Amino acid sequence: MHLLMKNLPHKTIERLSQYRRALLLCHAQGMTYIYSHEIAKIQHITPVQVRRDIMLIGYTGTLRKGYNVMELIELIGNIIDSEEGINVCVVGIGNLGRAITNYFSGKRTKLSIAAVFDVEPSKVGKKYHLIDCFHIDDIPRIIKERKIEIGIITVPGEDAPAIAEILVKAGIKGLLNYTPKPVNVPNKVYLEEYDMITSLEKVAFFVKTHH
Amino acid sequence: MHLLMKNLPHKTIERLSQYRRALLLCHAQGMTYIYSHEIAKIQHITPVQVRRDIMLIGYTGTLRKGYNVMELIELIGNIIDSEEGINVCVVGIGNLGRAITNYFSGKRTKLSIAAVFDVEPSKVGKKYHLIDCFHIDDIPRIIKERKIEIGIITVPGEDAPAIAEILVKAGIKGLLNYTPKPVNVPNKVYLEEYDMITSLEKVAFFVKTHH
DNA sequence: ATAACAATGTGAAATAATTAACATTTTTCT
DNA sequence: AGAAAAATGTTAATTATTTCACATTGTTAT
Repeated sequence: MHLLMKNLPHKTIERLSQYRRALLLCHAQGMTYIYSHEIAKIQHITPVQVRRDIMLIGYTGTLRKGYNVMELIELIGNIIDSEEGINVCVVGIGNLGRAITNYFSGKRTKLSIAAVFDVEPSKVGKKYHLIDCFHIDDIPRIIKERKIEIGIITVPGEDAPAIAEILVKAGIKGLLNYTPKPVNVPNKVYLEEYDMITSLEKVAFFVKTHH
Repeated sequence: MHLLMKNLPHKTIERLSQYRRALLLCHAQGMTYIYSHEIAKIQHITPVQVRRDIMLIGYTGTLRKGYNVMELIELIGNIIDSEEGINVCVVGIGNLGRAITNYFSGKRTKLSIAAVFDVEPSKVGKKYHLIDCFHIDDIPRIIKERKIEIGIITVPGEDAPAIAEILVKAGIKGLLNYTPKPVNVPNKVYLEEYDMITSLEKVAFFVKTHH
């Protein structure tokens, strides 16, 4: 593991993930080289920031030619992916859970949804995009059996804290909470929370103030 | 409009929205006063940050008693809400679009979903949580008729740029893009992009590096 | 050949966000 | 009454992130 990896800023990690997706598209279109300002344009950021991010991961482009698309894709993969891949589960297979499961079906190789969970008897036992749906009571067993390390919470808000607790007890290492209700996890579990209502209120605020 | 409003940091705006939601729950449970450290606990941040945010909006609590829950809710509302309310539309009523529409149904008063759009003939003309679904070709007309100022894009990624362009031409003022594909908007339109895959990759990275 | 140009790479400055430190004040306890 | 405790409010320090400014170096044009 690179020494570099440890000290990458959070924001850089996010952008690297985005660069990679943009680069994959460029690669599919047959581009072999790309300039920092081209990447920047796609992501609505400055070319300097792109160059700095790339500098931070220790890659170096060719002067006047830019960056080799495929090499950069691979290097970003080396930094942000895990060698062996990571298994993920989705808890709550309502609209949001299905949307996420849908996004992932067959796309990533390094991150794969290994199980989904719900309480509804009508959902348990079914498959969603080829992924088995289990009852929430089976979370501890399935997480161990399938070596799941990350959980995505898409249950109704009021259930989120209880689900988080179950996941943590089952040994989950990272949580992504998409409910509007904050959850508590011990320090060793990496938690990311995102709340759509907050984002919308933020947009509304800036629409209002910048008329 | 407060002078204060103009200079609030983006991060503070996000947190204010979250404070308000937490405070509404506290109010519903009959709390009349709350301490900064209680708010901080709920949101996983430090009490200092809570106090600073509250300071920035010019509210002042009572020493040893904390903040008056109802007053704070109202003040946050004065800052982040618009007097008259803002109308929003959702473009793409797949799983994600439905999840968002669902979240909102009947909850907010100041932000309301005034229309949803899709291309599927089977969806156009139906209602989703009491909201009319129109064809995408009707976007310009409906946006004008219903005074819609913010658009939420939840179509498949490849369609996002085209939809963004349509919305911008129709006079939208703010956009929230939930597809993995970045879109371009003129400077006067406030754009916020959020991509679930990036978030998940970020969680995976930190799970990997902090073992 | 040489000048002009267009790209990368990066130290340093600027900006944004968080945290520390502490003065202040009310309440409670003895 | 006086001391201790517990809370807010705020300046200053720190840390994180972005941007500037420019040195460097291939490439192209004359």
